[in-house]
Order: sequence, then C-alpha cells, then structure tokens
Amino acid sequence: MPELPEVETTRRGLAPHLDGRLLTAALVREPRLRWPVPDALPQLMVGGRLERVERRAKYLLFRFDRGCLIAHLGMSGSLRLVPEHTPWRTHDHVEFAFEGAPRLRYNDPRRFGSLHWVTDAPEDHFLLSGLGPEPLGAGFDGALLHRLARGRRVAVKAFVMDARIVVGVGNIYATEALFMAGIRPTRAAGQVGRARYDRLAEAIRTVLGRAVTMGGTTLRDFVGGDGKPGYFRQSLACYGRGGEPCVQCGQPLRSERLAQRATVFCPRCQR
DNA sequence: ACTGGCTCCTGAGGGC
DNA sequence: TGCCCTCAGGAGCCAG
Repeated sequence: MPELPEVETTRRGLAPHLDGRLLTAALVREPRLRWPVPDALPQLMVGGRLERVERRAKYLLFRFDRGCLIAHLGMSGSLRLVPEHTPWRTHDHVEFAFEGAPRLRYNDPRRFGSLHWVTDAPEDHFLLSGLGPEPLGAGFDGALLHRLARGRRVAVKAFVMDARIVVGVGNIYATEALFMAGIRPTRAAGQVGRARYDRLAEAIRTVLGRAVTMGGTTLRDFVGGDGKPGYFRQSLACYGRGGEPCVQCGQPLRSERLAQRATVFCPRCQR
C-alpha cells in the first residue's frame, strides 16, 4: 500500500497525538508478520515514553526513551488511532495504549509489514543501514543518480525503485516521475544522460512533494493516522491508466510488466 | 558486483 | 452464486 507520501501522511497524523506520551500497554494478537514480532515486545516497551515519531524511507521510527520501534507497513498495512474499546477488525494485529491518547492499532491484511524493537541506534539496524538518501532531503539530485547509474544495465524504473539508490520511490511514483521526465521506464539506467537525470530527480521531488501535500494516494483503502483517505489519486497522469489517452499527446498509454511490476508509459512522450 | 526471478500473504475483481 | 485465475501500493533473498 504505502509509498513514502502515505508513510509520511501516517506520521503526521500520529505524531501530534502520541509525541511525549507514556506507553501503558501493548498487545500482540498476531505475531506472524514479515518477521515474527518477539513475544517480549510488550514488556520491553511498556513504561517507556514516546519522545517523537520520525520517518526514514518507508519506515516509521517510534523513538522511546528506552529504545525505538521500527515499523514498516508493507503493501497493505496501516497504523490508525482508534478510541478505546473499538471492536477488533480483521487483521488488527497489534495495539498500543498510551496515557491520554487514543489507541494505536496496526492492521495489515497481507502481513508484509514488520515491527522491530531496537535499543541501539535504529540507523544501524540491518533494515536501515544500507538505505540511500531521502528524495525530499539534501543529498539527492540528478548528479547522484547519474553517477550511481554508470554502467548499470538495469531498467531505469527498477533503478529508482532500488532503496540503496534513493528511498521511498515505489511503483506509483516511479511511474509518475518517469512520465513527467519523459523517460521510458525500460531504458537501461546507464543509458540515461545527466540532463535527463536532473529532470528525473526534479520530477521525483515534485511528485512526492505534491502527494505528501495531498495526503498520499488512496487506491483502495489507504487512510492516514486520522482515518482520512489521500487525494493524490486524482492527480495520477499515468499510473493505472494503461490504454487510456496520454494527457500530453493523446496516444494510448502502454502497459507492460517490468521486473514483476505493472508499468505504464507513453510510447511517444517517453524515450 | 549485478541482474532477474521468487517469495511471503490476503482480498478484490473479472471471466465463465 | 461460485469457482478459478490474475493482480495489488514492498522488498529481502537467492541463484546464476
């Protein structure tokens, strides 16, 4: 489900309610996520104070005074605030109770998400240690992409979706950014020139930034921490529009499978 | 070092 | 109504 804008939307929805709160209880109903949730998670966490909710790539970092909860939403996960005594829904796997705040529920039908507890610096955790730069932060630009792409034969779409290169660019936004930059997704990463990587980096920033502003993209059921859907779907020019006319030239958009992912592009505008 | 393919899992939607 | 097939917003892992 969530790409970077959806994760950031979740963070913004949760932080005002949870920052500074004391964790009074944690319940794991279903530990079988991407990695098993340790039995000891509640006893490790309860009694700790949540200092702040941060985001790194598509991971949410719940920084407590005594450690850090690293949460990933996988493809179908969500973290929502619900009133106490809200009936359990299917796939509500974990619940956290904070003093003076609604309950925090982790729901994930496909269970591709994960929860890790660390007491060392989360940046050193194996899930985070190899990650590339944040696309909306400093240290990401066309020069970086161009340099890392040298000699690479992988398709440029897979290249920008590789979290070691740049984080947070999932299938929707990779598709949109390549369309905006006029680059064909199947082109080898090493065959894209510097000027075009400048345009691509700018397109990635623009697309992700706009999506964050609009609360992310709700395809079927994404909701932010406040339970509201995202509105970026209406802005999608390419993703999910295979066969429909290109908004720039009117040609039918082509739909292909690339690296096991649905890929849409305009055969005329994207070269 | 790269690359492509497979995998985890449930649910929705289309065709028959 | 039901069954079977395909596909879905991620990304770690593995063989070649």
